[in-house]
Amino acid sequence: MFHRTKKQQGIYGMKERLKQILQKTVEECFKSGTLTEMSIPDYVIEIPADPAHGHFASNLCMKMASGQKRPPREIASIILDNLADEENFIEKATVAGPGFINFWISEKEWQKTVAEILNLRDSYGSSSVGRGENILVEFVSANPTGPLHVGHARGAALGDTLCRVLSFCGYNVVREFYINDAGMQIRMLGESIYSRIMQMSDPEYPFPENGYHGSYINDLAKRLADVVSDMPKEDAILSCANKGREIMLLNIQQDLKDFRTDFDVWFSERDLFESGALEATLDKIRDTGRIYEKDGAEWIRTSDFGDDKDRVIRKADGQFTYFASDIAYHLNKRDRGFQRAINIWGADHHGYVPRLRAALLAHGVPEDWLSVVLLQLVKLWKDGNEIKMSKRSGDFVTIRELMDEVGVDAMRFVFLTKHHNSPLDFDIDLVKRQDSENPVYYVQYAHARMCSIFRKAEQEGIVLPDSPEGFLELLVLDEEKALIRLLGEFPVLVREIATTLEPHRLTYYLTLVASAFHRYFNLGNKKGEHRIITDNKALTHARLFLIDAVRIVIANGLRLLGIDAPTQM
RNA sequence: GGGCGAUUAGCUCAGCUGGAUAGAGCGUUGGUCUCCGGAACCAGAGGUCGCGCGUUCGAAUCGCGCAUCGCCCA
Repeated sequence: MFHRTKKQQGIYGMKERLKQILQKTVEECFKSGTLTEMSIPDYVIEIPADPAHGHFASNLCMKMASGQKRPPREIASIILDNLADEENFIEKATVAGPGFINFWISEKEWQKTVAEILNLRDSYGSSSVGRGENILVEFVSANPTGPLHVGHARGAALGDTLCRVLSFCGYNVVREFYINDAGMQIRMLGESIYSRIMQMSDPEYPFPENGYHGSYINDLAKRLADVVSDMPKEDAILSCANKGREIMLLNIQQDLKDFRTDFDVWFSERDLFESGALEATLDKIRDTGRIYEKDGAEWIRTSDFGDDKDRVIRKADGQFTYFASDIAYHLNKRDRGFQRAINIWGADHHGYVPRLRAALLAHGVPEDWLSVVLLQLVKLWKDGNEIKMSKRSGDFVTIRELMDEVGVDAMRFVFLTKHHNSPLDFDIDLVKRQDSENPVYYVQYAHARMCSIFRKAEQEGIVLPDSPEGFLELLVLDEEKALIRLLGEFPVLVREIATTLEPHRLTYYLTLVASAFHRYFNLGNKKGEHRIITDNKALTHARLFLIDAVRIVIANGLRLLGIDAPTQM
């Protein structure tokens, strides 16, 4: 269910409109000969850091300068003299600095933004830019050989939020977890469990060299001891592997569910083997002549497509490599009709990206079909010390322990405060603290505080009119205007996140909105007349409308992050 | 040895397709409460954006080289 694209949608609509006006103005200047005809270069309309530079600024004239062979400021004043703004959308425009044009938009337009938010409510910020395009987002994709840890949690938070944002933007998103359940790790899981079972009666029984040492293996051993007690060794190991895998997968699924991360498809690597899909894919590749034998192994010529060398897909012992199943898996994604695929991988896998792209390219899959988001490591800190983690040694902190200890809201928020390419220090003590040092509470508190104001208004018998019409022009304080400007940015931000795949900008933005609100609210602590609820009825209405809009934007943002927006704390 | 990524305030990090005086949180110094929720707010101090060269009207942002760190591969 997609929302219809609304023409306005905050600043997005304003920028579009400014572009149209500039476009038209320049074309008219070409016609009249006041400017030399040329193709209009790429330029931007941005929000200046300094409010004194207007609501928007454009570098158009600087970009045109070399083509026009005239100084930017001169071009700017020509454009301003001919500005094609019949509807008085622009209130004021000036030439500034080296040749910027600064624009001020009429306050009425900004007030429309608030009315728009109040009208659209939950769907403010949504769009149909995705046009229902099918996108497959694959994330977490852990081996079912143990519980999820912090690294997975970061991937889950990022992937889930990205999916929410993409859906909000009108893409048809499928969320997929690739289960790495073929090959040696599962075998090793079985051997580890079996060994622990044997150790119950014989403490000297050897533990496999590369086995999993985590205490969860002991738990699995206790659960499976009876099941395999009468089996010969090899059968028992296979059984432990299978049952262990099933139990761990259920465990992973429950953890993710509790982390508010849902998946549509659980794609099993084993199915890829057992269904014959892997062989079929390889046959297809063989037909293209891009596979050759060397040293008893089968190689694929990825070096013809940008990889730095060819890769083995089947080893001399007949075993397929991970790369082989990766190729088959991604071609399978393609065959399922997805117009784009996004993978969220740990940064330690970055080496696989070029070869996978090369293999896909060899099958005519264009490079931009697949986007890979590489996620840097999470370092855990507690009591001022780093907790080193290793899955083999069983020495790691699980997502479950963290959820119990610090809560899902705080985890999700903190994971999305940093760029995915930046290593993240996760300080358990800090995230646990329910005070100002914890950024998620700062934003949630703003929401709860606004809800509290509405409760107060209700107690005082204030009833908001159905429409904000006629009230919003009373919002004249700088703090009120700053808030409105910020709220208008939300739809643009959501679109940009969908394009850049950088959801961390959302937490940053929400912190800004919360900060602007708290600042505004605190005005009332100094001066009674600046309070939201005052003796002035019309002004009170205007401010409550504004606060409602702020509340909507924060709630929408938190929802995209999968974080609660509490009405009280 | 080759490749990828990183380097911004004391610490942890933002910085939106190159834009005007580089920001936030924590820490630090000093302030705000007859209060709609102090889980809040305001002000100050703190910077050679690792170093150098280049590209142009303009570089934290783009290119090349160097240094340091992390990861992958051999």
